[in-house]
Amino acid sequence: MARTTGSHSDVTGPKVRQAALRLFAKHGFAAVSMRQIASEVGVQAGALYNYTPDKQSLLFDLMHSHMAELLEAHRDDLSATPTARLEHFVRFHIRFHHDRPDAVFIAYMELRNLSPDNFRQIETLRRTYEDRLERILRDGVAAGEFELEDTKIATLALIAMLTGVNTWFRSTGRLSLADIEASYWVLVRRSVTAARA
Amino acid sequence: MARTTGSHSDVTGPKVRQAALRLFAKHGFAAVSMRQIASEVGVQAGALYNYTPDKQSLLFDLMHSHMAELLEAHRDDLSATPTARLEHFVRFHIRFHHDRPDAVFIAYMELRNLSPDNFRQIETLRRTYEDRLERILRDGVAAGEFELEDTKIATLALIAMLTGVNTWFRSTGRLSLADIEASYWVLVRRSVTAARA
DNA sequence: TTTGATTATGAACATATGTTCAGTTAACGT
DNA sequence: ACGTTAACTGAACATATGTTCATAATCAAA
Repeated sequence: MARTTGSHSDVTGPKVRQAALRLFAKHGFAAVSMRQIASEVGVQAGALYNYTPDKQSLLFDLMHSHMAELLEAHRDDLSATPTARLEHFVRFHIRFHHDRPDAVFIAYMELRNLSPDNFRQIETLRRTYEDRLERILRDGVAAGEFELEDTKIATLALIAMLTGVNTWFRSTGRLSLADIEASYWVLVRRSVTAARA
Repeated sequence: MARTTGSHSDVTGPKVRQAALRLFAKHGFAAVSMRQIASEVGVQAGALYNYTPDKQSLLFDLMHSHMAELLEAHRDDLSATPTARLEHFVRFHIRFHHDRPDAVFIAYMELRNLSPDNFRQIETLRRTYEDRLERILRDGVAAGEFELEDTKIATLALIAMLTGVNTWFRSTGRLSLADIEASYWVLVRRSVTAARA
């Protein structure tokens, strides 16, 4: 038999991406087989090739969509003060990443499984995002609101700190996401501001 | 033939661990085969089983050694001021992790490939290390040197920030490790200190 | 109702996997 | 010189891998 009743491309396609996302995040790209993905979708392995040319492209598509969504979702209000823009960035970053833990995990862990060309594309997108934060920091220094020796270092330090939330935060714990946002914003604001003399 | 000239357990054992460390860090645990490791050592795959009961134990040993070394290398001087102890922690963390990028990478990326029991052991060691930092922060708050609402959050935020150095820092760049240490110490010191009113 | 395009199956392909083990060689103590 | 043992080979095992493809079943339009 072939083609199960009521099963179409419109529903199977997203299902494939969903299953791959979940399984790649849980076990890692290399440890997940096409048969496992197919099984989670409810289909035979061969059918997956109606939706992706190969396993590598499946990974790349997931990472690329994630980064594109990230860049699309973040809007920097250039008319606001650098401090307000930084606060928005901090809260946005924490919220956005919290909402898609699997995609975030994959985007940070599976870079080495990308082909060289695909790797370059993802790196460009990541760099673009980092540049958004650095722009805010530089504007803040220029405006006298921040005091930083090296905005590039501060950028990377802050992003690592913010992304780290995903490795431990679970909504079921004692703290809400709003609590986390507030706590991190305090740490970030202080770190870019000159300490009390 | 068997037993290549001049090859003994004392030299092959460390070689196996070294090769596994390098390859696991570069390609990921699941993507590396025992034959690849053997080939890098200069031996057949079967010979590896003189040095490890199985692939999983090889991974666990590498992670366990790393965490044990970390805990052994870090000494907290309880008689110093919390600020001095924090500075020492920051500089120690950056330096120690910089010196062993492969082990650090594995310890953070391959947790999901550990068996449940092995996972618990590594987690315990990691928690112990985190607790060292939290202790410093709490002592600092008690002494009035730091001002933190939630020392647990601050602990996790700072460790993520410090460990992040490994993802981008290369000694060949424009900055020395001493520069990095200094920059991060500024960011950390400010973040635990009340901002200017 | 017929036709054509979609969407799936299931078997097959060549190759790779972790692990075991009988057999073989080199080094060492006596 | 000899026997023992540690260290390694090389083949084998059962199973898993990504991918292809001829074939079949379903759906939508004519």
